[in-house]
Amino acid sequence: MTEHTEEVTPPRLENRTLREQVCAHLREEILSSRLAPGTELSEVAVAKTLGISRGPLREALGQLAAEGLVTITPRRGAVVTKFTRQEFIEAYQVREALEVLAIKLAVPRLTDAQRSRLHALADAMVEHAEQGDTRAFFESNKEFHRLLVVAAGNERLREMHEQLANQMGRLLAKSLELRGSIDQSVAEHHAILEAIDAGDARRAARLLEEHIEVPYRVLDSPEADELFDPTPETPLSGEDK
Amino acid sequence: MTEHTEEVTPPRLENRTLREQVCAHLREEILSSRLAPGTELSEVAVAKTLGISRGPLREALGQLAAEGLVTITPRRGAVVTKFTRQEFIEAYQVREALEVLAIKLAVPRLTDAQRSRLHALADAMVEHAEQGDTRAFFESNKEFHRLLVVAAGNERLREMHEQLANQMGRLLAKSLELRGSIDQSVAEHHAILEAIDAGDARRAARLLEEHIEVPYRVLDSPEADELFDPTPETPLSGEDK
DNA sequence: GTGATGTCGTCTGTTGACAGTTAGTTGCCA
DNA sequence: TGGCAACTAACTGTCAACAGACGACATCAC
Repeated sequence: MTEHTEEVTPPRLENRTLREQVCAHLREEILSSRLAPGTELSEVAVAKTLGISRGPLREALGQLAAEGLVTITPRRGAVVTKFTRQEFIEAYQVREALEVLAIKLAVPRLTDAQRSRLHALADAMVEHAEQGDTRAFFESNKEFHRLLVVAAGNERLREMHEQLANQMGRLLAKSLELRGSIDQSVAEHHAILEAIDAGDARRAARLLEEHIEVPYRVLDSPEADELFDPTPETPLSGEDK
Repeated sequence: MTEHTEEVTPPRLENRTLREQVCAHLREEILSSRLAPGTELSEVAVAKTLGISRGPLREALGQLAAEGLVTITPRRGAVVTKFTRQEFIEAYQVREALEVLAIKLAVPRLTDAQRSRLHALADAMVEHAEQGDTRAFFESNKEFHRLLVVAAGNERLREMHEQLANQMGRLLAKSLELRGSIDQSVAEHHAILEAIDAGDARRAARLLEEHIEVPYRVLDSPEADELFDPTPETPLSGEDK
């Protein structure tokens, strides 16, 4: 409960270290899809572009690699992470488990303000769905789930969930357009909300579990091909070079 | 478990980057408790000790910070992470959620070899418990849970669980000695195994959930005081400087 | 004597340059 | 003409040095 709404976060006027600034900048670039998955990040090129040295940039790339946003291959450089379908499914499963934990922890702790905000977000999702605004629908949906995680009051859980949501978000943002069953999603959210209002954490968790389920349909759609790595699942022995 | 005997794992003979070597070294030092929580890691001092420059060391520290093993305060340096009780509980809750997911995924996938290994580990736990060898008991217990996570076949899940287990492991290793109810733990493991053998993933998950439960008793014991950060929970409003 | 203020030392943050390796390309030979 | 090999170029990994910031101590004023 350190940050309620929007605190005056600034630690101290632009006293942030260069690594942090660069890290935040690149993170924003990646999450906004201005840097597409697979984009090569040459150290000298990026450093020159940002007008800094390679040192802080390397550290920033290291941190982003730890967050899973970039993939660093020793001696080969860094690229914006490109998931394989398998990796995406794995991340989705973990995210589901974290959200199930979150809703269990959150239900007994929810304040009236948080509960009404959940209702507002669910209503917004309905509206955006009717208007066919997939972008806005996606944002409300994301915020709905994020709020549940925040309400759980587990900072560690929040961080891990944020990382997963970030990594998958930029893919989901596009794949959502391929998804037809938005109406179903809306109904599911309302069902979850009912369980929350009733204070039934177990039922809410079960509904959420069913709600999240990996959207395999999206993964198999041909439009999603370019979003994923060509799955190098070729365990053919005898390829040591 | 990266170095068994002499695996071919190393990309190429000592071709590992300095950052990786230093990172692995420090990680081992921390996990083995040779570097106690709270130990300050001066860049110049550590660099001189290891006979390397500060550059790779800084990157290694950054990675360890991402793994949660060290805590870096800008302009203040790095220290071996010291959890507060609250942070420990939070990590425990997340670990529980991950293991519940793991057992659900693992049960339908378990090979005969894996199942027999689980039985062997459970038997070893019984033996170690009878002999009062808490150290060996702890190792078998850790391996039991780790194997379940590996068997889940979700690499992402395995990594996140490994991080959590590492962070909490060095504390649990000591706190286990304070724990009296080892017998109960043994019984719980066998109950879980029964459900696994029966192929009942849901029941196994429920048993595991009850089994893990945060050992608040340990956290409240006075002997554990030195292991934790003095919990700076001082939400006294009116401290804006 | 207590408080604030200025100075000093040590550490981190950052920079630029050097060295090693990798990948791509060109040339040569079969 | 195809394949192998050496060469070249560009990049990353590493190092040592510079500059700025923070904390501690001493000094000074009240």
